[in-house]
Amino acid sequence: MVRYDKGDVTISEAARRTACPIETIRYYERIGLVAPPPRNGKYRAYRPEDLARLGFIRRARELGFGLDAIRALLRLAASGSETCANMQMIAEIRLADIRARIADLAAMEHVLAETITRCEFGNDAACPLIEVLSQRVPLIYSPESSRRR
Amino acid sequence: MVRYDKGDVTISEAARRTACPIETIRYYERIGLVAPPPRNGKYRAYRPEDLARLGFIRRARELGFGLDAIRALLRLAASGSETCANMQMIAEIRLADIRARIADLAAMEHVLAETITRCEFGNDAACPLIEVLSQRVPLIYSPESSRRR
DNA sequence: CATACGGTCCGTAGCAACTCCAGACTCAAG
DNA sequence: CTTGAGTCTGGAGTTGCTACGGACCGTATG
Repeated sequence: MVRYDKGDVTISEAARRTACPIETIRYYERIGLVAPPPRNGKYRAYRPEDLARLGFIRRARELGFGLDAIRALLRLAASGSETCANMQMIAEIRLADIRARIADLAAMEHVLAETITRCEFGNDAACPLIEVLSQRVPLIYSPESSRRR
Repeated sequence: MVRYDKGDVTISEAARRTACPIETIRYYERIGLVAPPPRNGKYRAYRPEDLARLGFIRRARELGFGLDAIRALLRLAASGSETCANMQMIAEIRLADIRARIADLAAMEHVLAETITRCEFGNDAACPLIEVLSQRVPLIYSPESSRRR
């Protein structure tokens, strides 16, 4: 195991601290989402600021932001002025997306749960699920559901 | 436009009736999810049973079933015996997945909506979103949330 | 000193489920 | 005969990773 004298850490330690898998960290570097960290010999040596950026990215991913959106957020967070309104816009787009997905999923949940219940109570004729999937009429979605974005 | 005398239809008509995009229909054929339909000369001619299968697939996709699950559902629907219990199992797995995703999304929704609200009411110090994304503590998830499946 | 072991490196390929493109046809209407 | 719309095939691109193979590197142990 390689040792680093300063506060810098190996990639596996960076992965542990930021909860990003090693492969993902290297991936972020490849696509230019994070700058290549300095090297200790041949090995990457992550400084505190590198770890902070990776943590930022991971938390944004947990909120479902796409990598492009994260790029924008990072740029705004670095610019430091007038950022709040801009970040708010990005976050609101994301929030609308989340709500649309929840609505979609809730519609699915409703149909599936109802169908399964009909399965459990006497399946007199055909399997209700086959019926649902075979019928000609399309499934009903809640009106604000966004199937195609 | 090519004309078919029987009940068979062109791919664009099949797309219209099943609400599967043309490219997707050809994709399903490529991966063996649907059998190659007969040809009228060089063009695909979709029979009613082909349309039924495509419609089945599309409705299952709308309920969020993966293509592998759909393959299983189609096999069961075709076998015709003892299917209900098996299909129910597949549907229940899917339902559990939907519920887990809803829980994940609800957690995201909660954090984002709350943060945005803090943005709107006086941003005294820093942008709350930056704060959330920069803080060291990981976001709280509801306990039954399944981050990694 | 040799060597085994674990960590790291790089490049590439694969996943889901499409989606889009180029370039070549085919067919029917005007 | 030309025009235009539809169709064909094969392949590449999308998103966000994840896995793999084979080569190094550094340390601990025999």
